[in-house]
Amino acid sequence: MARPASFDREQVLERATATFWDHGYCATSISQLVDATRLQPGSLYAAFESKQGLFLAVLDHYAGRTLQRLERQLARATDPLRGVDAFFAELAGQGGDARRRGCLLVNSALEVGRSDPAIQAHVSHHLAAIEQRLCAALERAQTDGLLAADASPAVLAKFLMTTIWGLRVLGSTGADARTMKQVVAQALRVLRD
Amino acid sequence: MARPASFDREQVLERATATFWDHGYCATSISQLVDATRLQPGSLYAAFESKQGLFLAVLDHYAGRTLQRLERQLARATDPLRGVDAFFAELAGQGGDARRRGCLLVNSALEVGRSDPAIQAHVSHHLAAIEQRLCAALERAQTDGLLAADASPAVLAKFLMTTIWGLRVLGSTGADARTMKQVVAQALRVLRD
DNA sequence: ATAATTATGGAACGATCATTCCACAACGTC
DNA sequence: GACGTTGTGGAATGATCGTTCCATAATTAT
Repeated sequence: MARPASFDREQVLERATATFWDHGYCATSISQLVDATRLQPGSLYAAFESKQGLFLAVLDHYAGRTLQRLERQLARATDPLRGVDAFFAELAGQGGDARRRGCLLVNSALEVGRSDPAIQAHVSHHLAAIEQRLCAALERAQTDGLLAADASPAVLAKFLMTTIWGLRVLGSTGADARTMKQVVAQALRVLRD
Repeated sequence: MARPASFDREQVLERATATFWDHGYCATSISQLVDATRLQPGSLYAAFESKQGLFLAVLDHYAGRTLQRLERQLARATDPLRGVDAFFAELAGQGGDARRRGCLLVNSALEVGRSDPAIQAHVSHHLAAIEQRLCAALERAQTDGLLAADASPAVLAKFLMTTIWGLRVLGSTGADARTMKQVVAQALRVLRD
């Protein structure tokens, strides 16, 4: 009944993600997004409504992948605690640019979260999903006797989230993988004794 | 020999700090700074050269206060470990806006650190100073037998910095003081056992 | 007092911002 | 093949950005 869109939404989001991730929300201009996505302003606005709309779509896309990574590590591991270990090892071990860009969710929360309620809401929602998944893994570990009976999975999950955020900042200050692994080792001691 | 400046540099920096801290570097416009500092563009540029120059001065001013807070807690405490405790307690305990704004250094590192070398350099320098002070306290604690002999003060200091950063993010996601104290308690266990 | 020097206030600058608009092209339906 | 609909490319919009400039005010040294 009408002309179909000629671009691949997934690919556009991928490229927009990279651009926002590199420069931050404010410092990314529409013309940069036009260059990166190879869509003209008209098409961009038709598909995503506004710069903010595109950014929200980018956040959702990004968060989906992050949660998948966590799920994969938990599914692969022989027990939940080892799964958490593996997730953190991946976080600490990723190289160069991926490390230095930090986490798009965290960056966005700090840059515009407090002044843009919509962005704030999306970020909070996605971070909460990750925390809940961690908490569930810790509860499972406790049931299996891997975690001290008097420990609080909820508090520990919050602590792990805090560590993740700290690691993201650590990474973007230029720390190398070795340093990050040492820090992870310290943090994860809390789960063990 | 000439007309003296009629504004109080300290007060101008204070007001500019609040503005940048509230909105971030990019999202703060010169006209907002003019309103906040009650200085006209001409005077602002005469005194600080550029928006970036003003921001660098703000970073230095801010970092100085943070380091002073740490020094004060360490000086007041009966031993270095209690000093670190007190510093973290202060971090976790601060209320409302102060908590939700996060740390200006961290915010700036994530927002523009990777694309602005000058800002990056200032932030890194200030963060390193805090880390060094923490490390020195931990070394002192180890000498006094308060810290396990096989612990690494340098690694622990890095871990504490990571925790600080994580706490700043935690705070800006809207966590309350009670939650933050629980997280701090988990983190500081690493120093004890 | 007068001259020399510097801060002040505010207008003005070109550049770039996010967004809108429109003529045209491309496709599905009949 | 013609019609109706929707996406596309790109120019144009008004607003706001960081910065500069200049006439005037204010102060000190002579």
